[in-house]
Amino acid sequence: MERYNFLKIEKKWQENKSAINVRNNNSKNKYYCLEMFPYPSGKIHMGHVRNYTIGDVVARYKYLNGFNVLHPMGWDAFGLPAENASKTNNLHPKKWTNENIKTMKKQLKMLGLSIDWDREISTCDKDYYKHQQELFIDFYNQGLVSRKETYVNWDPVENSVLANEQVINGRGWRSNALVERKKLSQWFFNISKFSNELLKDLETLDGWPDKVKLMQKNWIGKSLGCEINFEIDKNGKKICVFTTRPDTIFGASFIALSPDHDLSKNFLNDKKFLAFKDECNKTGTTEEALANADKLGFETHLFVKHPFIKNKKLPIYFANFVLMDYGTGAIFGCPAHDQRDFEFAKKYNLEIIKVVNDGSNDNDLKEAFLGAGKIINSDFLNNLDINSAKKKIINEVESKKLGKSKTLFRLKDWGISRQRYWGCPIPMIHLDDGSIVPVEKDELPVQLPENVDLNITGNPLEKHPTWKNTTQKSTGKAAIRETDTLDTFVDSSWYFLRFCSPNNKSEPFDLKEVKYWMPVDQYIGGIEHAILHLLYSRFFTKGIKKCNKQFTLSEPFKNLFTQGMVCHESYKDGNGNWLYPSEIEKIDNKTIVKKSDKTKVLVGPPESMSKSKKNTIDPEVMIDQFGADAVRWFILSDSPPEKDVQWTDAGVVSANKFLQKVWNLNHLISARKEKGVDESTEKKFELELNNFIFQIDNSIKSFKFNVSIAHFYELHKFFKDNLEMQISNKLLNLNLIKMMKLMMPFTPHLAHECLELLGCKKVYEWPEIDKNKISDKIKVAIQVNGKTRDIITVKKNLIEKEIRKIVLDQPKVKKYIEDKKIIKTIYVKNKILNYIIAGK
RNA sequence: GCCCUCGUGGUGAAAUUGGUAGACACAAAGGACUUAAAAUCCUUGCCCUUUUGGGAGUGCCAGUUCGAGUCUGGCCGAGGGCACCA
Repeated sequence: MERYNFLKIEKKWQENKSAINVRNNNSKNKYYCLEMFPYPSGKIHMGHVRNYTIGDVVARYKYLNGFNVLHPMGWDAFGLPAENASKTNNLHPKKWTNENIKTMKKQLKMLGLSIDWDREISTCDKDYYKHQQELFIDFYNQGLVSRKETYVNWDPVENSVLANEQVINGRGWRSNALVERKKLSQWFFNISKFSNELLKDLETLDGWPDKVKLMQKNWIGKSLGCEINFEIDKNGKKICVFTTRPDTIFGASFIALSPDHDLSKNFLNDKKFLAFKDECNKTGTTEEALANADKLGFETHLFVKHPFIKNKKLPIYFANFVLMDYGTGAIFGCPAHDQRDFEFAKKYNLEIIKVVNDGSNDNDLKEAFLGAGKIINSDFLNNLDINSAKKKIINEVESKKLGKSKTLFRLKDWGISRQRYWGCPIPMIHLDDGSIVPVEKDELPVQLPENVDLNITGNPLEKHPTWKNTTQKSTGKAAIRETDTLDTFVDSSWYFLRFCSPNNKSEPFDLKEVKYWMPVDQYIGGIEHAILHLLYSRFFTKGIKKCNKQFTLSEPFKNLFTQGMVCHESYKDGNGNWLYPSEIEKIDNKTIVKKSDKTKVLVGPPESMSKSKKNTIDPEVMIDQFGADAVRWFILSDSPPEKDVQWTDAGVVSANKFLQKVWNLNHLISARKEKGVDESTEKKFELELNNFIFQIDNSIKSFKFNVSIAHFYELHKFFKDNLEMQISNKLLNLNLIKMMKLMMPFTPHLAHECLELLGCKKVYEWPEIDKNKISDKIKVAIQVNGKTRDIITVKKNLIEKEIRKIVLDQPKVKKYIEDKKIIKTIYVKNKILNYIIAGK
């Protein structure tokens, strides 16, 4: 028997188009299976292998079950690394990107994925971004794009603006540089216009993990409250305040304004105020800074009238903890029931009035009381609970025209301007009269210039000598192009629509195709995109719906699966330098040394693979060494796909061994001599096999691929055990074909090869459970006082009387009951029979 | 600080969703085959017992139940999200 030559066989099936095809135009049912497309950074990594293997199992499984499956792949090809690489290697971003795409495409093909490469798209391709510019203009015309002067998160290393979401703990998500505040005029998508819809429609996403929905819900951050106007006693001007706790209005003891609040204009000549504002800006945005920041205030010596307490005045402060971009940039402070206000009041000796009963008579609070209780010290609100008090006070506020109830969202508009070269140009032009208008659609695409100097600081497009000079087509007026490019998250916010008709020249997508394929039936990707990418894609879908009456889709992704990361141990030498796994050597179970000089190596715990820790494993090396099927097999076998998995060499070795055994099994069966036939043995064999089909099918459906794989190990052993039994070769062959079909989604190369050897004609169909060969027996656990004492195999669906007759004859059970009195029996059909007996 | 998730052998994990805990795999120990190695196969896995067998046992403490890894409450630990959001 030949050893399984995976190199030869995998290549053979990768070149066979029908082996990677999952389209079935005759099918009535469509299935759109999509994995998040990769950034072409150079080579694929194990995270990609896991992501795309999971997707491939789903796509192939659905295809085998008769679906017409769309399983495309593309490239999220714009982005900063290309520019950085071009600086270090003197390679144009386009060239660098396209070379990476070539390499990674070759690698993905080596994995044997069932991808429809005819639909490949790349976001840096002008045929793609042309349509993105069209969509941008559509959005602009619908009022979903705006230009605002705002403070932005400025990344001093990337020389670019970052979205809030790209700032992690006050640092740039890619550069890790401390982010600064800078005022700039920027383009925005008005995602906040959809706050309510984005929140509400989460409820329709039954196929999404609750965790992701919750993260989005918190991100959108809806809060119900009300706006209240306070009158400044000196000049009658109003200060509008937002609060979610209007019920505590009688506990108000001050007003606090953001240092950027309109009223600050009156203090711009006040040196003390300017110093205070400087101090606030300096605090920074880092986590530690915010956590430790003292509450700082600046006393204005102005007062407002309390709207419900005659003759009561509240002092106005500017305070560092009030944000301009949430609510109205102004609050009323109620120290007794808000921790920040409490700290502020303590520092500046302001009144602390308890208005919610905390159950103690102590008036000297140690901290703010945030719990529930009856309202006190509050005139007409007294004795109400918090919620009724809110309702009553809002009514009062509205009827007295002091303000109105208001719902606020934490979600802010999406800043999309980037001062970078390698991105989609924003299709807007600036005219001499100061107006900014869209490029006319027949002028699209606004193409990136090829000759560009990336070795200058600042925006390369702005510094380009000629590119930005243009004319407005319809008027012939001179114009300057917008030199900002779009955030790359825009590129990935609609690519799933483009895949439906990737070659459409005139439109972003063909409506008919979108109607057929969308929504994506199964979307698969990393949890790190739980908020950004998924929220933006949802926004885009709703935005397009608003622009196009015939586009009726509200949500792009019907089912979402977020896979875990791939981890590996890390290694450090004696000098604290990280080492690649290929640089170390295992002497025995305890000693690991550096290959080069045999010095001892420190082993770190398994962590997500990252280049900085060098704990990466190159998928291509693994594929060369063990085969794509073995790599696919192992990455699915060890952990459930939503959890992190630890890559181990031993694991992939054993995967390879097992696949070899499956290969051997095929040959053992084809070389097998007939052992005679026993009808009942054959029947038992078929019953068991049906059971395996059921279990494997079930575990695939519920994304428990590790469990499927466990069943394959059992199934293999099951075949081996039955080789000596009185079962005909014909029956063994028939069922081996079933097993190989079951393996097709996991190890397509091996499965194809074996099915060919077995002479299988109809390869692409999922084995069905033979309903005539389902066992009518079932195992029932027999318990005494809740403890299992025996397990008996009986006919299904026996009634209690029948089963008791059988059980009382069993010696194992008799022993426990003896002459003791049976108080009660509990019988759960096909599961357990439990005797409750007196005494112990 | 607020919100969420998860704690099962030496390790990764199963458990038909309240009914045989530890399937399957890795690692380990012992054994078979072999001149030897590789490859392959088998056995073992906490405590008591020579065995048959029995007992304890799913982070800790309590509760509900005939029966709890699964449900409830409290505690401890790990991970994730948000964070001066009024």
